Amino acid sequence: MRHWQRSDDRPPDDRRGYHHGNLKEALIEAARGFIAERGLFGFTLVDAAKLVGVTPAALYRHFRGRDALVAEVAFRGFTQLAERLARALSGSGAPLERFTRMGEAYLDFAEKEPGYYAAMFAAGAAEAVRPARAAPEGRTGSPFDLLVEALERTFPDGFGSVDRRFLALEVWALSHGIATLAASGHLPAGPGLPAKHELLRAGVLALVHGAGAKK
Amino acid sequence: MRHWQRSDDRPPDDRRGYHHGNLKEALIEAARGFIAERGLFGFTLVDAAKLVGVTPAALYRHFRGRDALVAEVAFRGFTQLAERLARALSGSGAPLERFTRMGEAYLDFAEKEPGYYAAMFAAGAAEAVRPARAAPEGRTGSPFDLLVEALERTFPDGFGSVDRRFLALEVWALSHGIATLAASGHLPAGPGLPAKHELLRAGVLALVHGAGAKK
DNA sequence: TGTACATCAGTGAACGCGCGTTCACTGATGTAC
DNA sequence: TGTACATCAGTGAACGCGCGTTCACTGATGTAC
Repeated sequence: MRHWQRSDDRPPDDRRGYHHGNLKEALIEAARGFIAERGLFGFTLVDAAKLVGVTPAALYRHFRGRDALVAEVAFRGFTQLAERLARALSGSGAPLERFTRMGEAYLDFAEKEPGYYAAMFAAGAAEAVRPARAAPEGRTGSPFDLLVEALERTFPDGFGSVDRRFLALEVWALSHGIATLAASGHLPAGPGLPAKHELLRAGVLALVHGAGAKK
Repeated sequence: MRHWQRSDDRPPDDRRGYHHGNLKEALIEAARGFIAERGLFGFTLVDAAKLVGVTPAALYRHFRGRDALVAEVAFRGFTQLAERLARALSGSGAPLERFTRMGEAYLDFAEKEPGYYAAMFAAGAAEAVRPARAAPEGRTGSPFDLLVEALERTFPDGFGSVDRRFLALEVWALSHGIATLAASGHLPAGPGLPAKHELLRAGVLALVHGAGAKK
């Protein structure tokens, strides 16, 4: 995974003198890491700059300010998530199986990339951060659109009178709920209680079946 | 709705001289309001004290500090939510109907009391804030326990081989997902797309049915 | 290939600000006599 | 009923801190000749 682009093969932190060479990417990575560690509001420009080995003022060559950096992290998060969901969906196996794996990919992303996930779904930041920027034609890059598309491919016959978008919202809300309850430490766990993946898989099956899909 | 307790009927802000008379309650209310307006991290002790008409230092007579005040808000939120859910469940109508109304009460609470809800489910604050304090005997006051109980009363016959706690987690996660997506502005809305309540109702029915309840 | 120069990424010092918290104090309140 | 007193809720001034942001600058880089 190389996020930095350089003609030679030196890592982002290996500065050769005055110019950093890859400061923008390095700052985004630092922000992602700090948000993951300390939460969206525990993250600080000063810390990010220090980690990257640069004066805080240098950040303003690449971002308009703190909010812009966070928005960029969120935007990349949406892009990353979209890639991973698409990859899971286009794997092998029966359609329903691939759809279920897509759900697991969602939970994995939220768990393994809490920096991205927190930036993406920060309360109140929706307008600044919503992945509308990615929209090529009509699509927004939102998990919602990806789900609608995935349902279309997985269940081409549809769900009788039930709108696919309705079902997509159900599945997304369930996934997001499981992910955020787990992240905030409120999801009860223990012997006899299901793991996140099991929870989502069973829920998705019930929702899809309840919507009247011919499996 | 009177949160302040006094022998006469004067509101919390009507101070009569040196002593406030109801500072603790007033500060909690102020915190709840500011968190609702500006988010958990936009809230400030100085602002809360100013609103209430008191020096910031006065706060320390009643709370150990900022975190303790926020934790108190969260704790009251769990209590409030538990009351409302219990009230919805013990209304009139068929069991399943009452159970569904409980879900609507949950969504309403999250929407109308964003200050409480944000404090309750703040990322990372789970340990400090989890409603375990309320535990009389074994129960924690968590929505999870209330849901398990509600399912027990609503479907006394159970769900075949499916653990009630499993289903409770599904329903809670779906509710929380809908509530938080809506609160962060990410829930798609528009003509042809379902309102939150409709979404939850249909989802709960599918989950309960999928778990094998004899309706 | 070597030199002059324009570009602009990053420096370093400084800023104003508002935050949470502390401390010795003051004066309103309610109780004991 | 009136007075002395103990209590303790709230005061006000101050603190150290770290934040995001600004500004004139410097020097590394790559290009034109």
